[in-house]
Amino acid sequence: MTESTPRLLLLDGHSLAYRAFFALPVENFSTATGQPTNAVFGFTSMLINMLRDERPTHIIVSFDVSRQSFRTERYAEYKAGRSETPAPFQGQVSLVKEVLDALRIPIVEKPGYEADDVIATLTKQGREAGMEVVISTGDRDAFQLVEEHVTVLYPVRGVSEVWRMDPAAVEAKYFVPPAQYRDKAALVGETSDNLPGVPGVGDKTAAKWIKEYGGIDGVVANADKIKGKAGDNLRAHLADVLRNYEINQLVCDLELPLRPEDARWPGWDREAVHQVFDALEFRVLRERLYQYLDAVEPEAEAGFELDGSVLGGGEVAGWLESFAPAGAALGVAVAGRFGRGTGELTGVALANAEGAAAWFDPAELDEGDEAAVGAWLADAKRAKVIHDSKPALLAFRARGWELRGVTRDTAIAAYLARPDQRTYDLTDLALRYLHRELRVDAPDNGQLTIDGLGVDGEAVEQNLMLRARATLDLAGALDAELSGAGRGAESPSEGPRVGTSVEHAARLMADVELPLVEVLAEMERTGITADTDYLSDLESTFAAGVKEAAQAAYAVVGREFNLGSPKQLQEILFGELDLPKTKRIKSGYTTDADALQGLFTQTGHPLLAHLLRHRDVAKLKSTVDGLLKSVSDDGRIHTTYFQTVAATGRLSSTDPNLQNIPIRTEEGRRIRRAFVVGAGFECLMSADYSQIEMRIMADLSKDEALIQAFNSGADFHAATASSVFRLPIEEVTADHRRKIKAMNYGLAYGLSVYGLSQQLNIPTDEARALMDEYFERFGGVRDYLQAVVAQARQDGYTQTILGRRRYLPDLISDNRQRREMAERMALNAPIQGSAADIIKVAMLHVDRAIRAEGLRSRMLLQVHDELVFEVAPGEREAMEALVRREMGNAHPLSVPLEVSVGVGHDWNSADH
DNA sequence: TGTTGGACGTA
DNA sequence: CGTACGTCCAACAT
Repeated sequence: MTESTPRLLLLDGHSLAYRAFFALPVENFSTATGQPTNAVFGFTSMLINMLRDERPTHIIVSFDVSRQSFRTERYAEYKAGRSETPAPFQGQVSLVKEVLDALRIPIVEKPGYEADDVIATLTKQGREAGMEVVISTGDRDAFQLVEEHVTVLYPVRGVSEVWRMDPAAVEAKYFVPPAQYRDKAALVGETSDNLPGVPGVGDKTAAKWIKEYGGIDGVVANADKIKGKAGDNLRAHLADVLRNYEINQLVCDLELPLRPEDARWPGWDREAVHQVFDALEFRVLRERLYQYLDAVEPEAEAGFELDGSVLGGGEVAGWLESFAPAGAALGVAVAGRFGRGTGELTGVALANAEGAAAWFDPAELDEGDEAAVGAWLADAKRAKVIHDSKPALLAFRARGWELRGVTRDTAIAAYLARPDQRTYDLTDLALRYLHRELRVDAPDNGQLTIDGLGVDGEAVEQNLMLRARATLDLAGALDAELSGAGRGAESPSEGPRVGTSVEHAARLMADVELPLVEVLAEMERTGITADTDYLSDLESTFAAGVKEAAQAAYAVVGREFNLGSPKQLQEILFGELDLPKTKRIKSGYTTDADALQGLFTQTGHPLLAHLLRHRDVAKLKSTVDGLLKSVSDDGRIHTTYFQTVAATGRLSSTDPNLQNIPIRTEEGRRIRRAFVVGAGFECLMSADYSQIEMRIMADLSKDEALIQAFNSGADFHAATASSVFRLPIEEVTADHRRKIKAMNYGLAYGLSVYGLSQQLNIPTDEARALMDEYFERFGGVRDYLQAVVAQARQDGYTQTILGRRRYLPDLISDNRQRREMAERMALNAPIQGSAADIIKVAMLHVDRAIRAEGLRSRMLLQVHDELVFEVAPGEREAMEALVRREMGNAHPLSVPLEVSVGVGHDWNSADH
């Protein structure tokens, strides 16, 4: 069979819709008017997957006309015992038919027969017409139709997974070839059809008999020869077997109104699809449909055409003159080593839209080049497009060049379009958005080989020029993606696609993320002073603590072992010492701190205290070790911030991570004392938002009681506790406050009753009562949280106050665990993400204000809701006022954004 | 030498 | 059976 062989897709509409009905929870799938849509949704989803994966040229869907068929006439018990069709399923079959109509997929039915008989007939006709046949049905009888060019897709586990049953798969699963599937089924029986088989005979026994006697006739004829209990049972049920064999045969010679050849799929009726999907409120599916079916799919074999030159000293200025005219953006790519607030360049490549490209080594420029490159880079009016601009910016800066006029960062653009991906590799993005491979097409002059290797073997140089060129093209594609071009509502002929139409994204890019690159670069370049002597002392102290705890643990056990090995620990705790089992994990039973603490409370075993102590102090030691290793020659620690990692919009910090420096325990806080004010500065200043996430929750939910709690001026957790427990605030105890604090924090994470009970160490009944009472008082919060998930399920994404989106396709997963996980993400993303939006805006405003006021103080760190500054002499008051003002006004909410500020010689004292 | 899982630090 | 991260280490795979 070749590419051009017609492919016939045959579906059992009723059976697939019924599967979908049970796979998807009906409460999540209904329209505003209350019409359940889970079956039609699941069916459509499966259909789209099959259109995508099977690429059929011809399609027919068959339905049962009624429950009555020639089989029920012959055997009244056939399919008896099936419960009544559930009410929410009724009516959905006609909706499925409407969807099929809009997709211009024909339906064939035959009174007195089942859908599978129609499919069997069409399969035979399709094969006779030389077609490849793909069948999808939830009825296993169809396996008898499988042969070399006939495959059955059998749905398993919901609506997203199918078994692809070809002859080998049938044989592997049932031990008989498809032609003998009927024989096997007759012997084994089919519970779902109410066709009992021979008791005690399963697939293996049946296959053995069939193999031995050649088929059902042989088995029946030789029934006397079969020994044992199974043989007795066979002889006792021969009539059933013969009846099953008769009934499970599919009829393949029906007279039908449509022949496979006449069912060529003309593509869907776009207007009709819009109407039907609108009525069904299928936004996500419509986008998927367009993405998979409408997307032009060149799967491009093409690479890039490039006229690249490797420039030597003295040639760069001229190239810029010729190929970088004012007003035209160039793609820029850099190679070198980056990190810790600086970078070393080994190569720079530039490319323009016409395909001209250049590579140069910044170390080999003459004076003229040096000036020309510096001027071009620093000119904000000469646009540059870069993939991941911060390292480039820092490396240029280290080389003495300012980089201005970065109008696009394609890594950030791709992140805004789809914020939860592992990487934003340029090669992958070029393939996805440009349908091009990151390689050079050999030009006519034969200067390049297909490897992109230049005549002098200049692979590295060619590759970098290629990246510059690809970046430039990618920027265009992502612009379209982010500016909302081709939205369904505005231009019905186009239709939305997944990841498109983020009108806020363009502003988020221009007003927040791109300007933030420069602020972050400056923070990284500045770094924060570390007191290395102090760190070394701390290291020794913690090392001694580790040793002490280890010795104590060894003494209890009676020998040495690896305390850091969860495996050895498990053996000792649950094997040798036979302590009670903890929560199961993949590798046995957990030994995490919570569990060890629980065991200690239960048993008081002294080893547990030593283990916990060892864990604590070993973690602290490793943090200190890491910090010591990352102090640069200037005595400062320069972390690297990632702007495209956290799916919610937060920053992340690495090498070292300065966003997880201990604070909760007194011992941990000692590490914060190692971060000190640098020479020539007066103090460190820490400014953090108090309860920013709860304030956002109050704003988004508009819950009057919550807003009131913030406006009361009292301690927030105490104020909410006073509401929940219906006590005057003076009578709220520490325990009341603790419980409600846990509740307050847990809300935005999708905390469950069980989770709350675990955290507070209280029975689930009490946790449930607590939650109920909380929502009784803060009903707006409950309504908001429910609405946010429902909206996300409708739209396929969540959104922050600045329009940052997060796509959550799993909200409609048929897998409960995945779905519920996505629901918690949907709860959390707008809140965590809006907080991230706000502090990003605050950072930009603070930075701008510092310049505007001509201050020398500088921003050093960001820890999600906290900013750390180094304050220049005499600027403390001005800085405090500035920071309070800019952070507090970063974004208007219906409650005040409160900022608390502290100063001190080190980060710990500034934090108070 | 690279990857995975457990554990644990922060917001 | 609570979201978002990064790092360390042991264990396992290659």
